[in-house]
Amino acid sequence: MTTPQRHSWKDIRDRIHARILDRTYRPGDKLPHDEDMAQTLGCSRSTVQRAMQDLSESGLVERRRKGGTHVRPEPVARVTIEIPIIRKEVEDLGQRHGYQLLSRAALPPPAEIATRMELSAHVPCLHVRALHLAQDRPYLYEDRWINLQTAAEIDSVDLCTISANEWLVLNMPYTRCELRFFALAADADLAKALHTSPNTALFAIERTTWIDTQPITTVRTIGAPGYQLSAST
Amino acid sequence: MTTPQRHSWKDIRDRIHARILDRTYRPGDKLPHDEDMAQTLGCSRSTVQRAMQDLSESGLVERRRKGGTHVRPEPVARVTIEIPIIRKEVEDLGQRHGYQLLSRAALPPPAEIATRMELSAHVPCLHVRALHLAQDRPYLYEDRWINLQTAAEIDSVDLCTISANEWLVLNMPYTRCELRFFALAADADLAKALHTSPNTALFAIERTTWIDTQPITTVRTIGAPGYQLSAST
DNA sequence: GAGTGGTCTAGACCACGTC
DNA sequence: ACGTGGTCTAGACCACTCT
Repeated sequence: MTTPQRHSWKDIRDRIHARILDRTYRPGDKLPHDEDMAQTLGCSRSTVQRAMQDLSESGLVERRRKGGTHVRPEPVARVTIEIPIIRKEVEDLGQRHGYQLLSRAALPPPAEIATRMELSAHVPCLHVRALHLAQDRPYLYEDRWINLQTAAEIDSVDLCTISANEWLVLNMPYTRCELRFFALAADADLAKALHTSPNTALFAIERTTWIDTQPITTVRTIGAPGYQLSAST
Repeated sequence: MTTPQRHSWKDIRDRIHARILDRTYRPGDKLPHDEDMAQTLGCSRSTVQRAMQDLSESGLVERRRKGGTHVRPEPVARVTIEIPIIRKEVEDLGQRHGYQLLSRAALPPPAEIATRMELSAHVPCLHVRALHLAQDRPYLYEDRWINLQTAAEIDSVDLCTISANEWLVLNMPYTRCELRFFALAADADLAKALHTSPNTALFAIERTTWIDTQPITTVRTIGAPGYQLSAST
């Protein structure tokens, strides 16, 4: 039994949303300005503002000073994806998380990695490969490069005990993050690690993080067959 | 030359963020309540509230009435992905968009599709397969089911002229959307359509939309080799 | 019960961008 | 230049939820 809350900003938002759905305001149309809206709907301007903020964030409406508020002519779907630490992702599925360190080596980054991190190729890095398990079965393969100038402390961490993923998330907060999602075919190594056959289609996520302008780490995670990412609005 | 704006909510947010980064407030710690924070930082409580709203939305902090504000002990990465209409996606890459209708048939939905749409299997649907092109080369394959009870009008639309994607986005606003991202191997048909070889690893997105509780459409889009999705914070 | 965040109001001023 | 949205303030009350 949720009370409708006749004049809350959510109610105001929904009433404006409804007018867009029912074509009172059509794609491209200009909406009344906030003050008029407030008077029409019987609330204060701040409430309209809060409602509009939400509509604007969800991509339904576009606001510009002096230009006014318009219904977006070509709506975009905006979805927020949450990427938790991998142990938690597995445990939230009700499964037992396991972890194996496959390799660990201090190396200069190859050109591709340096480019991805926007980093000079002469900076010392740590290269780590690891496998995450769910119920003792391969779940996610992780190929990571860590900038030792930014995250020097990790050099003395025992990465057999705690995954680089988890250590970094807890100890290296970031201010910028870039993501790419794509598909790739398993090569021999990957197939062996994930207990599948070469050439299997796999889902990959590449994530690079910075603190201010300093690169911290770049990682490519590759899910075992069947792995998928979900989101909803 | 941007003025720092010493007491704007963004400034307040950044100052709190900085305290989290520099470990004044550590993961799991409780932050002072808003009123104290406001007094300490020399602004009004509403400004702190606005700053906290932002920190909370971006997953850095967790707020609960009576419980107070805590630094999230296991931070999640939150990223917003924008999915525009496909024509626009191609045009924004500076390429020419093309489109081919491959098939169109009114059919009852197979069980898998009915489940995905949370729909009874006896509702009439329209099944549409199409190919989007960029610079005359295959870009994205689209396999779509449309609920004819909800979107009856589309039955009389010429889908050779306008893509179902575009017509639906412009004419059928939705209130709920679910997405799945995963990888799959090309079968013979798909390989032919996308001018690639069978078994190639491809990136797929499944999207289902509803208006209130009524399903509108479910679509699986499959990108040509090399297709990827990007996002950043 | 009481502490904390969530929201609403009214009014003022500011910043941006279109006209 | 000026119209519009963006923000700040101060104060009040409400709604959760922990104890």
